[in-house]
Amino acid sequence: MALIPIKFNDFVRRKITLKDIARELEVSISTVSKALKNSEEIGRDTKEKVQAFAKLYNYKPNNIAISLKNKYTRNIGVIIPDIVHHFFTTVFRGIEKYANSKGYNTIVCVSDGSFDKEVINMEMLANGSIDGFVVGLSSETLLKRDYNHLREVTEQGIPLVLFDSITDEIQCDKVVINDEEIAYKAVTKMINSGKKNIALVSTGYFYTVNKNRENGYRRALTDNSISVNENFILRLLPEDNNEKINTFLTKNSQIDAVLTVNEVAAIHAMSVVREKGMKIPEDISFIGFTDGLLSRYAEPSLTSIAQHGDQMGEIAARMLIEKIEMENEGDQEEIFQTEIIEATIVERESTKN
Amino acid sequence: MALIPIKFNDFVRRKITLKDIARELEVSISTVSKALKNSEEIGRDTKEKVQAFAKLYNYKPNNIAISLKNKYTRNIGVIIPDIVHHFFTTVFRGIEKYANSKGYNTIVCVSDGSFDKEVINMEMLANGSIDGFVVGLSSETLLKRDYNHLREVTEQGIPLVLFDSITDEIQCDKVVINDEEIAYKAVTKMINSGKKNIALVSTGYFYTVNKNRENGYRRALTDNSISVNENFILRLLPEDNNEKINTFLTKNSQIDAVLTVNEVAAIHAMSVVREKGMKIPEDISFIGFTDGLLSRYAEPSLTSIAQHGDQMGEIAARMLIEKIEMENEGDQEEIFQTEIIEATIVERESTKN
DNA sequence: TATTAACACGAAACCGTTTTCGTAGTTTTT
DNA sequence: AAAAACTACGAAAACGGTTTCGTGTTAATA
Repeated sequence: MALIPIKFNDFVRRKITLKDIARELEVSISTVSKALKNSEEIGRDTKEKVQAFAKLYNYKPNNIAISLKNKYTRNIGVIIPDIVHHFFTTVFRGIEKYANSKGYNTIVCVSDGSFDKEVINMEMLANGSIDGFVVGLSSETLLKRDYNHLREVTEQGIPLVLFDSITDEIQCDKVVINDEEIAYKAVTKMINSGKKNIALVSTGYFYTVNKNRENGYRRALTDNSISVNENFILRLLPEDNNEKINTFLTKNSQIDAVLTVNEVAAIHAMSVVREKGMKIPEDISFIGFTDGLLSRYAEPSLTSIAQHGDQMGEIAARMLIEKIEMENEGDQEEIFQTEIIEATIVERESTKN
Repeated sequence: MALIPIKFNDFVRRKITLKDIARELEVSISTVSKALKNSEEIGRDTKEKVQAFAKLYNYKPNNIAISLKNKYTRNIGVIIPDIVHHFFTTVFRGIEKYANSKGYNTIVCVSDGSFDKEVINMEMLANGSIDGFVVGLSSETLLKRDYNHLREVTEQGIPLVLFDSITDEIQCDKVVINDEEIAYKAVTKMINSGKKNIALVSTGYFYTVNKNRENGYRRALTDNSISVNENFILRLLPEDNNEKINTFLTKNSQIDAVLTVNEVAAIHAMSVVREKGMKIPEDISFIGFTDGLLSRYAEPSLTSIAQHGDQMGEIAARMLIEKIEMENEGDQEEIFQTEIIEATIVERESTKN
């Protein structure tokens, strides 16, 4: 008892360990560990003594040591192409929120659209730092169709959930929205309001979501006996500026409705047609994917397709954590699911019925 | 050599460890460890053998074990109030980018404006998971002025960098923008273009940034011999909707220029005055803090104050990592700095000279 | 009173590394 | 030929926990 607790007096700046407590209280480390866990093995007095001491010195177990011992980290790795992006941030918020509620932390790496960064980041994290991944694939990865890094991860037994733009080549849990269906609905809605010359402004076709959206667009037209005019489909490349939209709309002045796969294109397109003196939505109506701030505050406000990123993130996190926590209990056959989030159309001024 | 490598054949799904290599190659763990580090201690043959084997089986050291041993994690903890928020995401992007380039990963926790979450998250991470913190304080924390969690962290010797809204009560590195000066400049700019009745639309005064901005606003007016009209200052609370802006502008119809501390307020205010038939910027001009998508795509586009979140994040990360990596080398006296980022005014249609 | 069971605790292994130190065996020096 | 110096490696401690198993002491049972 009368030992000199050097470590405690002068320098507070060190976390106290089990060993410290054991030394001060002249018991063994195992006793301290058990006492703090309220183990039945330890006597009342000792437990109280240890617990009081621990509280006094604000003992908190070292996460790293626990991770090493227990083989899990309670960290999940999130790889996304971009963080300054409404949809991805909402997905991330969903992930973080759910994960946090389950006692998990999220380690985020931004791939910045680069395949290499995606690979490097995943490799970094796969070496023990995380218990599982939620990944939004980068455009470059989708373009290259090189999924070996994903395969390696799953082969190591690390659970993986893919969201948004996915690939069939990897067997894992996935969560997507009903892109085709919602695009179909959006186009149908425009048709029902009397529009006939409906354009689609899209981006990289390697994004599976864009492929699906285009399918929905096409199907809606043909289902309504409108033949698809390929000239009415614009595919923007990352290097394109908005100028392309300009010429696209000028060349095809018959267009009376536009579906875009993102907000910015829609906003820009709206400003282009307004300059031409066209009325929105009377002369031309707009629907854009992603229900962000822009849609809400644009003039006129933009009818948009809410992708419910929060929900997507939450579900991705739930699926992942379920897999993580299932891992321990027996090797039942792995079953992978693909959850589909129902997107919804948020009606605003840029369309009317 | 002819041992049966059970672990390797049937079940690939486990990361290989030093011990595994040692067993297979019939050398000691220390030899393997050293060989992989290309230590001079180990003979050529052995090194080659070990390295070849390691490459073959794709050996990667376990991060957790290294962290435990070396007392650093190469993780930095980022605590922010909100992630679906342009400014914070840009700051985060700056942090992540710099950290990543230095081999660090970022663990993000969203406090969601809640003091409790901020505290809990920091406590979670402070137990060995991270080497340092970058924190954007939540509004609740600033309101309560309770900074014990920050104090505890710094007392434990964990480096901390605060950004944006800071407090004087904690001694640590900080990075802010020149809020007062840029607000001064913005208001001055409006005065120079002939405006006399300049309003300020702000939010919680507990945000030090808002305090500074208001000071700049006041100083600019008085320096130009315009007396401050307290009625021209509107302070929005989180629970307020945009309606308040409506009545504010209606009541004070003399207002011919508005500075807002965020985009949304400016955008909304612009739509209000446009409905009244006022011309922007002739009848009333606008400048808003935060140079996000809204400013760029609004009609008319909004002159805005770019806070350079990326730069802020990068500098915060740099300061933090410097502190982290300094920790080891001798206990020189701690010197804390406050870096000031120069905000800039991005001129658009909502103002004119 | 001898036997057994319950209680309260400690020793030690383990997680996967790093790193210090010790030491056979060989080579160089004197 | 003896001493000194390398060379190439292994044993073991350490990081901070968890957990299994063993054991001395006491209390209950026969």
